[in-house]
Amino acid sequence: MTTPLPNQPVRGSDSGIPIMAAFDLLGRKWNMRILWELNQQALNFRNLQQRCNDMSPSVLNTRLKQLSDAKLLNSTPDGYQLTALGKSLMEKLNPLREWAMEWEAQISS
Amino acid sequence: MTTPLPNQPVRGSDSGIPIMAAFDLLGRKWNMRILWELNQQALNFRNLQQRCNDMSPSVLNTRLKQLSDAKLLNSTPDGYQLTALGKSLMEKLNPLREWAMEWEAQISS
DNA sequence: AATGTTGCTACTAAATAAGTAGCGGTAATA
DNA sequence: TATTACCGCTACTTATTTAGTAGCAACATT
Repeated sequence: MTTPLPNQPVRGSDSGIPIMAAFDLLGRKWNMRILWELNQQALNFRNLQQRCNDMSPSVLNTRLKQLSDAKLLNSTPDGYQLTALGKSLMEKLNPLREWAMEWEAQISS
Repeated sequence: MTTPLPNQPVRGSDSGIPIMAAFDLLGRKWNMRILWELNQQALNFRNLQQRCNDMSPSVLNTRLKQLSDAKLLNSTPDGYQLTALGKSLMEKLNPLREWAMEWEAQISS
């Protein structure tokens, strides 16, 4: 699997539009969850795995590589942690979190 | 496949956190693209398929069902179109689009 | 020297997506 | 009427992605 990056054609689109690449990357199973967990605190491989419902190490490993390629996280002596870019992404997602709650309200009614 | 909805466990997470469900749904291949295209204009099945790089009808069909279940779009005599909820989602994604452009700049440098 | 923890690889199995053919319906056209 | 064309799809096979399990090699601790 190639890592979805914003300057190249993307799964589900050859438009190369950056947000499409973002959604391709973020939508890949576990990627959001990993960023979410690392936004709380740096974690080493096995702790991160535990927090992510004991996801399989093979998948975790490929995800970590993709997210590193995308410069959203990196590996440090303290464990994996978000880059500035990764942190800024998590901030931008706040409006989406609000939307999701509204969505929940409408779905369950 | 079950449709990811915000009030139930989610692919990649059993937290039930709405935003996780949102990302699970939106991240599924083609879903973002479909919403994107329908945000521009209502389209019938075959036109939508064409716009989405001639994606396979089987996948398109399952996507349309999921997105309908999620109340983000519905089928009308004029073709498929976004619900108010779907439109509001697209608006909330604007900050993310900006982020993605910044991301692109950093990746390609 | 034995035991435990680390990050990870190698492998198989299951789930999801892609791709292709074409059906049964409606509608306009000859 | 019969032909042609478009419509939303379904049925099917193949390819790609994700899940799951076992365990290795490196380092630390006891």
